[in-house]
Amino acid sequence: MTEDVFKALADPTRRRILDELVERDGQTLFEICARLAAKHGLGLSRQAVSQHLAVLESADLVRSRREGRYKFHDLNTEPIERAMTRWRRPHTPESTP
Amino acid sequence: MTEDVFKALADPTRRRILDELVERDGQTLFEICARLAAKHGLGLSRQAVSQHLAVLESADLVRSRREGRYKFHDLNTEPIERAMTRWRRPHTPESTP
DNA sequence: TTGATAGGCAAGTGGCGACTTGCCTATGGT
DNA sequence: ACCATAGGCAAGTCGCCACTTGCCTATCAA
Repeated sequence: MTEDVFKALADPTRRRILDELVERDGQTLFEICARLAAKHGLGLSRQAVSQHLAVLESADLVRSRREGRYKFHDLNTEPIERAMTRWRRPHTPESTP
Repeated sequence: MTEDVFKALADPTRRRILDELVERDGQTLFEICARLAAKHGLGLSRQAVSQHLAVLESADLVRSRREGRYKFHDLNTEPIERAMTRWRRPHTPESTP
């Protein structure tokens, strides 16, 4: 549900992963690990990133497709768009005397 | 920073508080407590809600103004808008063969 | 078949965050 | 002056979450 989206976005490492995927779709687990280490200096274990990806997937922020021994990950921003319209003001005019 | 926004939005109770404030601005701590209990069945202590408001305030999602012994809370959705444009796709065309 | 690569499962640990409890301050009414 | 209301501060508990470690499965190449 939409609740999972907020939980998924709560972690800074997961947000970094989304950053990587928005830049290039279809990355594998190892690719993401390497990029997090190289570009952000994050020395995470492979399992850590794998678990993060699982959280992102269960929130439908990441979709994965398996091909042979590779598993490619794609970003899906649609849940974010939906979740954030929640507090959109009707108009926020200066009509609150 | 924008990091605080995600942390603030991570908790379901805090999101409920924003729900209340988007419906009516300028509520006091006690009002929010009462509404959370009435409309959502949340039996939270006053301190719990106060701490949640502190988190929301430090994320600039809530602004407060003091008047006499009352402290009114106003919603500020602008940080949400800014934080969520982070993963907006350039165009997301169907050009990924 | 062997080895290397890509990934998964499960249990354990440490720290942070949500919530409570008790007490204290300040403003307003009567 | 008194008391009730509105809110703040600080310490303590508890559960969840991020991360690690060790071992296991599957695919491809030689």
